[in-house]
Amino acid sequence: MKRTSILDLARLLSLNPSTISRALNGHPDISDETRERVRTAAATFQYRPNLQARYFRNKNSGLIALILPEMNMFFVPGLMNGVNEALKNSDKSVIIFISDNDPEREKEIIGHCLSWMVEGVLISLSDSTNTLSHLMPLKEAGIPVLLLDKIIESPDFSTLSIDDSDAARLAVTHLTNKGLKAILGIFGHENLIMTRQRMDGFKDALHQSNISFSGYDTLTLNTQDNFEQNLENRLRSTPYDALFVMSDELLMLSLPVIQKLQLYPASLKIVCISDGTLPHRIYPPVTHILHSGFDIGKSGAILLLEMMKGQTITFHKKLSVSLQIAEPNP
Amino acid sequence: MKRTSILDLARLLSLNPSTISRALNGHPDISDETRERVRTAAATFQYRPNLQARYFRNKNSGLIALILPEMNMFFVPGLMNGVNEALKNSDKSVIIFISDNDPEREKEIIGHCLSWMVEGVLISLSDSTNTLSHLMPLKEAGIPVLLLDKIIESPDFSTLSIDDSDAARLAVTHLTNKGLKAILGIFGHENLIMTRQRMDGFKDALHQSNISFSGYDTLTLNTQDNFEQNLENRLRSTPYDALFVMSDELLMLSLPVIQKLQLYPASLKIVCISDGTLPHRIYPPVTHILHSGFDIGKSGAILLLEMMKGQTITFHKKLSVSLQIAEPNP
DNA sequence: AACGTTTGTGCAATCGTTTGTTGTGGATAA
DNA sequence: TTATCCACAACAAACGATTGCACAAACGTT
Repeated sequence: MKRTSILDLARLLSLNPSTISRALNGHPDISDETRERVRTAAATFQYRPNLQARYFRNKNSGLIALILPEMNMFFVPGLMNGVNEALKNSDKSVIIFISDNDPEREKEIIGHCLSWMVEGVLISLSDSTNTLSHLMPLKEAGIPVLLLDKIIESPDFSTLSIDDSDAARLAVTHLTNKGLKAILGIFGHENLIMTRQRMDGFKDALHQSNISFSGYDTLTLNTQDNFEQNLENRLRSTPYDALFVMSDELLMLSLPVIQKLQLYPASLKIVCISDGTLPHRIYPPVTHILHSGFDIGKSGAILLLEMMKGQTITFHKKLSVSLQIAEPNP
Repeated sequence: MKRTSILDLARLLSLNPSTISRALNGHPDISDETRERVRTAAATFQYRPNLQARYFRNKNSGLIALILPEMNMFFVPGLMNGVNEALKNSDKSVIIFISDNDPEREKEIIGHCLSWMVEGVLISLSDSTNTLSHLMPLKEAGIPVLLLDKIIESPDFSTLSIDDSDAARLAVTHLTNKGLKAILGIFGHENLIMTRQRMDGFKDALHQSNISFSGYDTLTLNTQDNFEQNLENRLRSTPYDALFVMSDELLMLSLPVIQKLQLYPASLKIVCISDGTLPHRIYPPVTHILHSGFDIGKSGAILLLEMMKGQTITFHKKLSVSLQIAEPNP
């Protein structure tokens, strides 16, 4: 029942374990004949390297940690696909942790990463994390860290994200350019930096068009209690021209209300920031700023692999965003 | 820059490494005084156990492999949340693999699991996998395997899923009970066992109600080419009363067509098999058979932990499904 | 006072793999 | 012939943590 080890093969072939190891790893010191003997023996006895032993000896782990605040339907699956795509031809495996948006848990997870000697960390911060101090042990251990999407900029850690305020500005400007003025902005939790930045872009775009911004023109999801009801009340009481929706999740939440009131597309335009899936599942398709989890995941993993090779300096990279217009030209 | 090891602590406190190890692990042989000395030293020097070394020595890994055919928006995120929920108070970590629906890749992944000495495997099969022979090495190595959702029943491996044909039958019967007769069934890839079983349930329900089943009353997604157009043509040419949709993905794909033709809810009823998210984001909500990724993930992980403890016999467990009625009573 | 028991710690081996160094026989060059 | 070099393989140590066993000191028992 015991699995065959290098030692077993060595005994079998009357060779030294070191020779087996080198033969299997294609070391040039080994003669072609021996290498073949070893390879066939390994194959017939179904030898499998013990990665625990190997990585232990080599002081690494072949693991990349992916730390996420939560699972959701849109961004995260795309992100994971992207990471998977970038890593599938490497010899790295992904060990996944979900912080459940709990900074304490996030800190614990960092500890696990250290104990596991992960070779790199991709992390999207939990909503209420407002400092990067808990990541310092990783830096001290020389483990590359790349913050993805939900980030805090700091001189200590590299980040990859989109320009959130720019994305929002672009989206809202598309509405104001069409002469729409009564615009309701729908946003997520206010403690999220991403929310504040997108709100900045929103306000900025309104300001550019000399549209006065009042607190009444936004709806935030701070209290989970009754978003749908709130939205319905708001839409019933105010004749909005258009909706700016900050994320796919919020668009998803808004959908039944919009359908119920039958506002879209006739009397209510919509733009959102999205990975593009949901907008195309609405008829007619919804104009959106493309924010692809796949792209961030793939680019992020590739960047991380780079960081794992050389000594990279800290960077803050913004993936460029683009407006995906889905309406016929006016 | 070298991290502190048990040996370092031993030197520091003039103790033997074994004593440090025992103190840290709460072994009763160690005096309270020594234990405290060791603990404070470990804390001040930020000692972190080297899991590679520990697991290597203990011949295990603390890892549970989660093998998925693909990432999607509905089932998989829920599944992962469930797994995470069940595992968060254990000391196991999740190492994730995506087979991209490629049986060859699936086989490779099994090899990785063996090399990693994972302690258990949760696997949802790739669509075109039609045998379990590639899992045998796991069984031979004594590694518990639990097939989730996309399964093949066999005496060799345990499974956890729902009764697919039953779920479909339940859903469709709900339609026929209301006197609806012209029912279009929308299905996924035909080579999936799950599809065939749900189709069986579909046909069965029609047969029970003496509704003749013809090939024209189903639409399958075998060719990715133009599902939406096909669906639109079908709905335009035939006055269907109702739609049975096999999965959330398919409902999502069908959505723009249904909206475009403005059939729902007035002239077209819908039932589907779903995790419940999407049906509640449609107005009015869609009646569905609840098929929760979260439940399967959580139950699956709990079952796997059990299997990892004792010697469990092979089982085929079906999570019970229930009809979630979303319409007002007639 | 001699012995047994308990309590707390040290010793040493072990897990499987890798790698720097050393050794050996044969071929080549001087 | 003898010195030199090369190709190949063996030797041995190392990674960090765990654990069966040995052992010493302190105590209680007759």
